[in-house]
Amino acid sequence: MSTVPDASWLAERLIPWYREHARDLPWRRDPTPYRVLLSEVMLQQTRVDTVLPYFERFLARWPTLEDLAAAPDEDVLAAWAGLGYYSRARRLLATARAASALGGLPDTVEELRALPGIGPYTAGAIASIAFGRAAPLVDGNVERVICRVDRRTEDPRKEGRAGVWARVAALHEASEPADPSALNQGLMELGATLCTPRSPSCDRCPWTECCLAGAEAESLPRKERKPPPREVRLVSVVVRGPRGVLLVRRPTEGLFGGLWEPPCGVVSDGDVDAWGVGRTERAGQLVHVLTHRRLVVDVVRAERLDDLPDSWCAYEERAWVEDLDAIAVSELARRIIATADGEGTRRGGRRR
DNA sequence: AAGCCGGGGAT
DNA sequence: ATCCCAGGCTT
Repeated sequence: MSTVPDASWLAERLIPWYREHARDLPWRRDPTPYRVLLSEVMLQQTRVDTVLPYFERFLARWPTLEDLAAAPDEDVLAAWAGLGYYSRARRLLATARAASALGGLPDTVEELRALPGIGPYTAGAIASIAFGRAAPLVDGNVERVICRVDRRTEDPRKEGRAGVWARVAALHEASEPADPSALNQGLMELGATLCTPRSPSCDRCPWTECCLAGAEAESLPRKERKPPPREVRLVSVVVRGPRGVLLVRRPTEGLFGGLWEPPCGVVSDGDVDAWGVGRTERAGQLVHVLTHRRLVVDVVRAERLDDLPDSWCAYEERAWVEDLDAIAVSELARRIIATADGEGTRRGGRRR
């Protein structure tokens, strides 16, 4: 039975490595509580390169926690458009408002966890990075790094979860001199830049001499395979008028919650011509893949829109929109509109 | 414990 | 095609 690598050795190797190799990221230059909160929420399930422009845009528009707390929901959701997981935008606002009412973000994991929108990861991130507290933190990168260095074979999302958190906590306890921010960010940086899911760069890793995974690194961590997304067939009706395109607002909860889009419904009984839309013309089809669903959308141009089938989403508001950047519009909705405009179905139509 | 929630880059 | 990313909330 082999023992796991020594915690103090790991910490003492990782922290200097991080200080030398840390990428120069905007939220690292001045890690105030607000900047850390903003970056961490944006980075949930989202890559650094995707977040960068959003982070700068948010910070320019709402420079302080209080500014964000005072912002209308609509403005924040519109600024979030394209980042995905839109409930994050509402949670971020809830966090900002609750923290602002307290006079600022608290500096302990317990108090942070009590705020809406702050889970175990984000609480650890703010406590360690913004306040220098020795709080553990586990994200996808840390899971991978820890499972490999210890050769842990349990699923880190299930039975192995507690062990990974305990191991990171042990690293903090063993780290001397302590630098909780560098330790946590070093774990994540290692996972993001060297200890990658495939083709890890073990030759450059500060832990390579003691890593128990060795040549098996690529097979760790062992996670359960997720089922392929379920296919959903939709039809979307794009109506152009003198004041722009007709958009409707989705319910606050659920998929694309609170966002605007051309009326879009699950195909049930076929012909849209039956539903008070005037002359229609099929513009094309696009496929939009999400984590849990594969959306196949038939895009139809129509002359007007008198009413909607009851089977469609319960839309409450309508608006004629000319500037898609001024309102909360998903990438899917942009692609639908682009398809109706004859721009094909390629991605990447967003530019600000 | 399991399901839900976007979008995109890397391989 | 497949994986998975600086996760949290609801049921």
